[in-house]
Amino acid sequence: MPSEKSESRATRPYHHGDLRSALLASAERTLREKGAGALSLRELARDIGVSHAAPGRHFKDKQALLNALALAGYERLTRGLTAVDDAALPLEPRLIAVARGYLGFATANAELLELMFARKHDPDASEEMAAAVDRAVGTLERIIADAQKRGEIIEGDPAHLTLVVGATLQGAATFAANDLLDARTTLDGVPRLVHLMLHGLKPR
Amino acid sequence: MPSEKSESRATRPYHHGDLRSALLASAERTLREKGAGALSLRELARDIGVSHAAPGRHFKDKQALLNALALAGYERLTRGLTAVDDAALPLEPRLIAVARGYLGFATANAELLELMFARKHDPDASEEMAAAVDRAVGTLERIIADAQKRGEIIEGDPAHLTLVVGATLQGAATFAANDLLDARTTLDGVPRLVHLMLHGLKPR
DNA sequence: ACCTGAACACCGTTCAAGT
DNA sequence: ACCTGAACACCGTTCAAGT
Repeated sequence: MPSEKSESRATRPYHHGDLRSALLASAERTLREKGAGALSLRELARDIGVSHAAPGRHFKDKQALLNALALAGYERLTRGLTAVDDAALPLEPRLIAVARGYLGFATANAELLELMFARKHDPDASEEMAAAVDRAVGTLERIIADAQKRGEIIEGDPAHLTLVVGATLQGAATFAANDLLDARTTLDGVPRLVHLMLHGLKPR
Repeated sequence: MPSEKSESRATRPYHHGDLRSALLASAERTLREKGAGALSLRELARDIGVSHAAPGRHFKDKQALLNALALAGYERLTRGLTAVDDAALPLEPRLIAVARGYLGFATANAELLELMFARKHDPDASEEMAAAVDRAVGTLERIIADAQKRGEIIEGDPAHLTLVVGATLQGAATFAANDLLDARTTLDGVPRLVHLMLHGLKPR
């Protein structure tokens, strides 16, 4: 029976290799399984098999670890959105695709999303973070700008329109992540949601 | 010079009177001033002048305190929304008023709002909580239903339309509470936001 | 009924010291 | 460079005992 916890053979044990990555990976697993509140540096260190002070070499703070987690989340989200975005599509299906992408991410990473949005301007990592947010929002803004160029949506500051569309998606994501909506209902509702954003609530 | 901390005269000192209310009041102040992360039962007890074990008599858990705080938040929000809602108004100004109400609450109580939405189905207080959420959402649903009766907005499940409108407001609130938008910009943008929800992004 | 004091099992963070 | 061990100042929660 091979050891489950130590695996101190062959691939070189943990504690030499790359503690930073190991911490992030373990933290993300804990986040997903037991929630943000249950995340402790000491327990992370225990699971990995290093001393409780070791994480301090790689993250000055618990907050620094959380920031790194959130940052990685934004990067994964942005990659997912750009992968799913197809500029050749007409506006409505194009929006449906990225909305589905975002809401899929939100339901599959509820705890992480909370972390990503639980940031109060930390003067430290807030620069990187703001850039990461901008990249994610950029996907949406490009779609809006493209559609405006083609006359598919009304004129006006694209940043403002992006904010409105983004807010709607963010709100739906919050509802879904907090079980006000279940994942299926949320994803199934995306086409109607997008249609309403485009056509409004007033009768045509 | 009167004592600032003890005021153990006249109105009866803290520790006899109503510790539960005192804890909630102090907790809300801490929440507003230093954030949810900085909230400690022991510090609360210290500030009020009771032993660190005393809070345990009134809240079985730290989470129970947070739940009570969130519940009070929903009640205040609902009162604020119903106070600001005027059924005699036409749809658009009526929606603008309650949207302003909600976003005003969100910017003025950012930390509390996070608490109110940071709930993962706690089988305990989740019943009361769900009811409180329903009351808040009810304000919006009534507006939607009224407007449908008057033919001011399209037909369809009012619960679904409410969800869409609610999501947009919730997303905007999240942006505002996390300084992606400042309070002024948010409130000033409400009429445009509502107009977009009603008329959609497509050119008319 | 309500509160206290002590105790238990945890935390995050720091810092000398080890390799 | 990276990690350890001990130490410090905190936590939340429980429980006998006090009033």
